[in-house]
Amino acid sequence: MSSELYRPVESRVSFPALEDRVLALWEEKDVFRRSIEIRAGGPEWVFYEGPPTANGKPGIHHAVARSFKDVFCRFQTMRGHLVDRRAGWDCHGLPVELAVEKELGIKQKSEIEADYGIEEFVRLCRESVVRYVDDWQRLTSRLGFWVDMERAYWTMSKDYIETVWWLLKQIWDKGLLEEDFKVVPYCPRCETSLSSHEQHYPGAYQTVSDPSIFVRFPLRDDPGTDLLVWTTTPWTLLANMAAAVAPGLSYVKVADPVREGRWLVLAGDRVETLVGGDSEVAGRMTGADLVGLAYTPPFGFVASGERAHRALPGDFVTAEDGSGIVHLAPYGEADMAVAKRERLPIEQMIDPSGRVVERGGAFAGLATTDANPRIIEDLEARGLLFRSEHYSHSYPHCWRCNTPLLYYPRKDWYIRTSQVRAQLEASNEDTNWQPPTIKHGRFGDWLANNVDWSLSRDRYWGTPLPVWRCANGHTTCVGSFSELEELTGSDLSGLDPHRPWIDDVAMECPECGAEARRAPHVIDAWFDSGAMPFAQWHYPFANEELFERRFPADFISEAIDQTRGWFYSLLAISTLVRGENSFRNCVVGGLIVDENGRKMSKSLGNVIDPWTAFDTTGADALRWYMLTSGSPWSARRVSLGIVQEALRKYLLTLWNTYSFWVTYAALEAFDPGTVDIPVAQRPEMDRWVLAELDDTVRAMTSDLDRFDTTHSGARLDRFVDDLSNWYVRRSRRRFWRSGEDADTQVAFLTLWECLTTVAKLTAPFTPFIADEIFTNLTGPDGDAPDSVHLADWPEPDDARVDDALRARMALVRKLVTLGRSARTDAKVRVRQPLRRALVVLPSSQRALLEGLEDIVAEELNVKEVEVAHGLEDLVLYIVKPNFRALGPRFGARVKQVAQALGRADPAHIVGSLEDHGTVAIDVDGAEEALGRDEVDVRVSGRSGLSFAQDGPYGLALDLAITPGLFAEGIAREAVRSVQELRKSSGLAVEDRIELWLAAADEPIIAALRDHSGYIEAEVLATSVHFDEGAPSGAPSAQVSLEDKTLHLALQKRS
RNA sequence: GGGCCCAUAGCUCAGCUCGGUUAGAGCGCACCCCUGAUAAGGGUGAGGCCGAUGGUUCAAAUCCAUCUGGGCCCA
Repeated sequence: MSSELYRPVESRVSFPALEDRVLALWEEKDVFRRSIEIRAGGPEWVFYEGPPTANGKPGIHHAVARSFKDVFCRFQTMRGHLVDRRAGWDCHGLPVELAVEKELGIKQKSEIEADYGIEEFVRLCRESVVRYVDDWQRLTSRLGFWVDMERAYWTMSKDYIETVWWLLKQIWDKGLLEEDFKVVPYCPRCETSLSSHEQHYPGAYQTVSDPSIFVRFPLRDDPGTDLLVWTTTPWTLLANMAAAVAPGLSYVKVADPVREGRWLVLAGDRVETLVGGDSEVAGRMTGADLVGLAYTPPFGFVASGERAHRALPGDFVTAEDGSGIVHLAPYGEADMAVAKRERLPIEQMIDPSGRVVERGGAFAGLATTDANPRIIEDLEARGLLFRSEHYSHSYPHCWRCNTPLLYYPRKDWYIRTSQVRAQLEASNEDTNWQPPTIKHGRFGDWLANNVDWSLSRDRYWGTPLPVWRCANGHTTCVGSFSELEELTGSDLSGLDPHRPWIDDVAMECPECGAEARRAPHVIDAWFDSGAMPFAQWHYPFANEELFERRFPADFISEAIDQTRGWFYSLLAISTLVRGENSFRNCVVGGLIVDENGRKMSKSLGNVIDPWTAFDTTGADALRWYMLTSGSPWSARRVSLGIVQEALRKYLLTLWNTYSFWVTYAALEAFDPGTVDIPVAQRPEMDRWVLAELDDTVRAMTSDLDRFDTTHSGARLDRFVDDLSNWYVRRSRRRFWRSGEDADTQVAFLTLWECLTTVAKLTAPFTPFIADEIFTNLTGPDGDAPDSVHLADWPEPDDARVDDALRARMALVRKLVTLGRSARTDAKVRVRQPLRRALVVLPSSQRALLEGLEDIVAEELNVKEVEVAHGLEDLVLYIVKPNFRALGPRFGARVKQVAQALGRADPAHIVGSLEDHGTVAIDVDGAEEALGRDEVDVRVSGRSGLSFAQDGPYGLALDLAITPGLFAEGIAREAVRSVQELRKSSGLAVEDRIELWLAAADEPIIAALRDHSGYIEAEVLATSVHFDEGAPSGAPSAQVSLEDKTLHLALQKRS
């Protein structure tokens, strides 16, 4: 009868299997596409997907980040917005090249061109990207993150690259794209410079031990005297250009404590540390006096000429450490500034792989770190080494290959972002950050200290820098493929714009006609990803109108590590090109740490594979935990156990409630479409749960509008708990009666409304279970959408608001809690009925309880609930000042008021408050009238009574058990035992039985006989046999009742 | 060295915006109860100097300062 209306619901559900079924249905019914399609014409809510770098398998932290993206997109879709979200894949960049290098076993960059050739290498890079994108697609789909992967943008596509060129041309035309000579952080292994954000990538700074040496530089014109020079990079001495001193600092000439008869020049403040305080001083001078003095350099690789190897002024020199005299070589930013100013000779003594060049004599071919000890030995042997030690400091490493970086002089291409800093900061002002502290904290600081964006990379797999240059130094920036065709005069429609093919495209220099070739660089892949608002649409070459409609984004979300990555590149590019930021709201996720609070990383081996979670708890459980526990931006601890807990607590409670409804609705063939009962005509319990439901809808809507999943999730969790553990538990019996019963119909309808609404509310969080529940419950309704994700977000019904009822029910539940507590104290089990419960509560709240006494009575299994009068016999009163109310009124006198209250008779105070609403007390001679709100009344039971209290509420149980009550208790015990036997015998809930009861104890049998009608009805028995032998083989059990034994047996009636 | 974030029960986290004298929830633990939806549920208990110190205030987990520890970012 029933199976046509609803799919049967297994009570032992496997969520992973359920999710797989739902995924298949989404696919089959094309639900994602339709969820967008039905919102066509609605207001757009724009989401930009930050493209993950497809260079490795996604981890659980990626699953988390994607959950946050998904939940708000789904929510806004249900709210009626068109949220057309495209996936994207970040294809270019060093990470991809490194992955390929690793596969090939390449150790040095030079092997790429020598052994494989750029064409083959780039082909492998492309293959690698495609392979990992496949992993990402599987994760994305299994997680239930709805993003259009069929129309994904790929940053390596020809269209995408053309837009990137166009953007660069815009920046070029503003004069902000330039080549410059700079000292850059450089990885000798990857043989490329790093951008400033790469340099400071998480984990890049590590503590290392480096040499710290003091070297003698003999003065040319004062043969017995040496400048004492400090450096922590001995290898840079090979290229020594000069020595810097602080002009305003005082220096001294002291006796060299090691080499007798010689003198050392160093900063006065350093004498004590380096040579000892009692050294003989031969002279004092300022740094300015030293400027211009020539010295003999430690090595002869750099010609001295007119200018080099002299003491020069440097404002960066201090006497805080070192010797107050700093050696200068081209491997430092400050050094280079001096070199440019003083036109010093720059000799490159280190080749691009970080080794000493051929000319380096005995050191040639050594890596910088290997050269250090050899240089120190050499200096020692020549008597130039004054002191050598080691010191530990934090030093940046290549974030990909972990090689210590060099500061290396190079010519590179820069975007002059530092010139538009004010505009970048203005863009940031228009942006809403979640959490808000990011805005003027981490991100704002970064903008305030903005440095030029180092754009070019000496690598292979990336968007090629669209700059052509001729032998005369003229440069041309190309902003589109058609422009390139015009300039070259050839048809390039078949061209792959990547290296190496683009490198072969030459043009006549528009200025001088000489051959111009492309600068060989590719660009920073962060520029690619930051270009996505434009490039995903191939703007401005296509989709102009679409782009305008979808710029800027309403919402983006990534983890905190993107501050200097994607967040910055998005803001910088759109500010440079459009003068505004490309995102309005940004939800910043925290780091994912393991259960010990350690960052998850492959090297620590504590990474959780998201598929482990998918296969054990399912994606819904993972999503629910991540979205609702704690703030998104605080570090989240993740373990499988903790996700399991989320599953039990929330998903199973919801599932059980749903399963309950379907089980009975199927039995009764209940169809919600055929019943329409106005809320006003439903019982209070129903009106209460609907009022709670609407309150939940309101709270969640406003929370999610503010990007808050924590509080909205907590509210939903509480509602589901209320629904299951109060509404359903209290209403269970209503569902068992015949379907003809009007009250049963109401119960089915109310719970159906709650469950379908909860399905909608939970849909953005846990899309799988939501759809399973929704589609089954709305199955009979031909007009309902065939997926919850096509439904509208619920609207609260103002007619159902009933805060008074909510307050009344809260009071009832409090009293029930107290009653249970009292029973526990009295050690009287709940199945034993009791005569009455006496309730104590403030007189102002007595009216609240009216009409709901039956609930309390039934829940506590007492015959009646009375509000107690003449309470002095029952309780002791305790009165306390309500400081919140009294504080503002009395200020500093509040302490005297409190003391006066403490001295007064509590019973008198309560009496006066109850009767008159106020009470007069004597405060240090002055009479003050206190109102009800100003006194906090609590009750406490007198000893010897079964009494429970909480604040002003109390409940006492009448423990006298009459023979009648005893018999009832016995009957209830018997019923429970039979029910257990039915269950353990595998009977269906609707099966009828024949029942046999036997006991040696006469009062027990009598009690059972007295209540045989009740027992029959409860256990669906067609007949009960007392003290008769049951057929052999019938399920049977013996239970202990009041220390006596009850035998029971039953047989299913066919 | 600078900036930001965090610190509340054994564990995971609320509460702090807007101060109120009794700091909550879940899990775990102990004991008990309930069960004709439930791998559930309920009750009771143990378990907190709300990281430390100082300040403001009649009153501080909450506001302010300093410090300690942890994390992240930067130099």
